[in-house]
Amino acid sequence: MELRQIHYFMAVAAHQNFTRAAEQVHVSQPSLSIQIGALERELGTRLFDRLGRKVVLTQAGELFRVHAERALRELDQAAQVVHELLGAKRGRLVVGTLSTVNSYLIAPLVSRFKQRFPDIHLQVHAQPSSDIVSGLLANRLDIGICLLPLTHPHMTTIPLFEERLALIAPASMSIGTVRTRMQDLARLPLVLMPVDYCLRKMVEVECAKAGVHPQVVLEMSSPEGILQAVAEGTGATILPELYVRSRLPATRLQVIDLYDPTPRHMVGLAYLTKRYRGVAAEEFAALCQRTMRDLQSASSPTLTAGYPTDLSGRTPLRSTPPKGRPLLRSGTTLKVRRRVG
Amino acid sequence: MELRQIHYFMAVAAHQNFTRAAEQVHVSQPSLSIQIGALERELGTRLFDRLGRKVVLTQAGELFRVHAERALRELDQAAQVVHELLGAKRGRLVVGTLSTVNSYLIAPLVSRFKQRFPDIHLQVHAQPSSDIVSGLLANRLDIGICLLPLTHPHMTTIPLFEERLALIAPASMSIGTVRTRMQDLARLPLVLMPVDYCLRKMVEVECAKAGVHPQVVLEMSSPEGILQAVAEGTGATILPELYVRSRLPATRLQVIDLYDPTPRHMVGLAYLTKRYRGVAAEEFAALCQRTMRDLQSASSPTLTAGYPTDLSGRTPLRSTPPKGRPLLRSGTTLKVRRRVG
DNA sequence: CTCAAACTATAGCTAAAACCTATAGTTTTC
DNA sequence: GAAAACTATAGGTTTTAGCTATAGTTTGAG
Repeated sequence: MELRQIHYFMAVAAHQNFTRAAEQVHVSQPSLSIQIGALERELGTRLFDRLGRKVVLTQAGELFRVHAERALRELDQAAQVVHELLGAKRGRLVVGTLSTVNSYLIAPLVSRFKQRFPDIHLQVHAQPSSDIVSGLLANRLDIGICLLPLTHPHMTTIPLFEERLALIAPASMSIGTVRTRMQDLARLPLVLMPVDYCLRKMVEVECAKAGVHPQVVLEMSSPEGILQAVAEGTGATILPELYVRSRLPATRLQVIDLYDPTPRHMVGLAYLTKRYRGVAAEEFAALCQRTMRDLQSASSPTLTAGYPTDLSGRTPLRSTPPKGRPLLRSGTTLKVRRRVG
Repeated sequence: MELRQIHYFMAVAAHQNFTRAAEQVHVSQPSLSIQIGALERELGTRLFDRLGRKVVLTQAGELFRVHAERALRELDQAAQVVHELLGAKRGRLVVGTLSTVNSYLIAPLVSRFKQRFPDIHLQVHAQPSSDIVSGLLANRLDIGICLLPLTHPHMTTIPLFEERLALIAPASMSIGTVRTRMQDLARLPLVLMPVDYCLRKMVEVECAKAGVHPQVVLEMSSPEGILQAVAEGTGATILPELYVRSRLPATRLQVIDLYDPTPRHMVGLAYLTKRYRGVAAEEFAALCQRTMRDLQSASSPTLTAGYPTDLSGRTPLRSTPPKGRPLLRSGTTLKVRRRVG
């Protein structure tokens, strides 16, 4: 059984005439007659009675048609759902993002994305950078917003923006200045993230550069919790400045710049290089970059898309139909192939 | 889109491995790879991610698979219902039969047929011979039991048995003998069927042969009604002897043989020569002939079946797979074609 | 770290399938 | 009775789908 035979069969059933059915599916009448005959031989029964000029379905033909029609409808729907996915008219996008990035970046980003693609089901998971990497590798995530660099051979990364870390102290703590040297941290009780967090590692690295061993009095994994602990006077902390400034109206904290050296890191996008990215992921990445630009008035590199193979490329139009096998018309999965003379 | 591509796709989705999928559908791995690629190009998206040795469905692939699976199931069911029809495991048979034949022939016939083919939906319509012919021509009837000969070029007929007509008189009517000449009918009041009925025409013809003009005092279309009228003394009638004898225990009537000449006619099967007859119709016809044999202990000619084209013929088995294109395995509509050396 | 195994994609060739036009054969309509 | 309408067959051409060989990449074992 071939799909072309099903299409020819449905056309004959509709027209009750081989010649007109052949015209509809764009083949010659003998070609269609041969294919109907082949289908009948394969099934072992006549599907049509040829009574003079009348062509009518046999009982077998009537039974066959019900299922054949349903099958073709399923295949049409299969093509359609794929088409809608391509046009971002359906689908799901799973994004992993840093907890610190989650609050001030994601909200405006999600809002803009949903305005443009209301039919895409967006899931955003706030998690540590290392979990983002493993989530991408395990195909749980489509795209990630995490700390760079990522030295993983199967990942492609796109830098978005540089993020500075700042010292965050309770309002009651007397620092005496809006800028302080990294060396001055030696005397401060600090509330930091756990050791396996990238942010914590980064802080350790910057402190080591300044010859300082941070005095950690409390470890918490949640940035929200860290800020609450600092507000209550448990100690100070070092967190991304942008993250904290987005929360200042709700807390009574001091933001103190650090220097000598100034701790900073790159935040960017990451995805599996060889994994096919749908339209939703590509558009999300593009929107990320534009949103960064808007938030910082700074340009970002354009994300390069896709596989080497151009899946949407079209064969060139031909001026006359070839003598050989024509393709079936699109839309009904039966189409005419034309080629340049 | 081709059915083979759908089958290959489902195999890859199941195995998550091109090589093993190719083995299942009995083609080489490069052949399958090419077909999957062609399907992906036609749809304009990847259906699988090839991640090192892992092959996983993309989101498009997952959506496509749901509908593809349903489509294949519908096509399997299409083939199956046709197969069941061929094995008389399903279907409908519409039989037209003479009213007079209906009572004594149909009941044992239907009983035997239903015993052998319980799944066939049998419809029996008692109607005049001329309606049977037009019903066959209009595809309302599959087969008919009617009076022969039928001089219609598109009909094939099979004689079943010869039926004699007899004079049926009320018990109160003094005939004086168990046999009477056709000429003696001249003086009898007769209850006959309407003029357009074949039986009536036949009676007119036989009377004309004997030079008798029948004195019709009542016309009724129902043989039951005719017998009731005769029983009440309205007159005598001429009906098939077998029909009346099957009813004698319930009526007080005389059956008188007619001779000089003896009126008789042939009852047989009729069907459209060029219309495909399913298994049910063929078996019904064969059963008719065997039932006639049993009722009369007389042999009948065997019904010759079908079209010149042998639709159920099988291609001979081959000893080794050919180098060319293998067929897909049956049962999954994927099969291997083997041919003799 | 290297090599072999496991895997998919491409190249080139061959066989089979599906197409075409021409036309034979039958039926129907004027 | 003839022409038109229709399907089926014949023979040739074009296209497709198969094959084997192998290129290229990734993974796992030693």
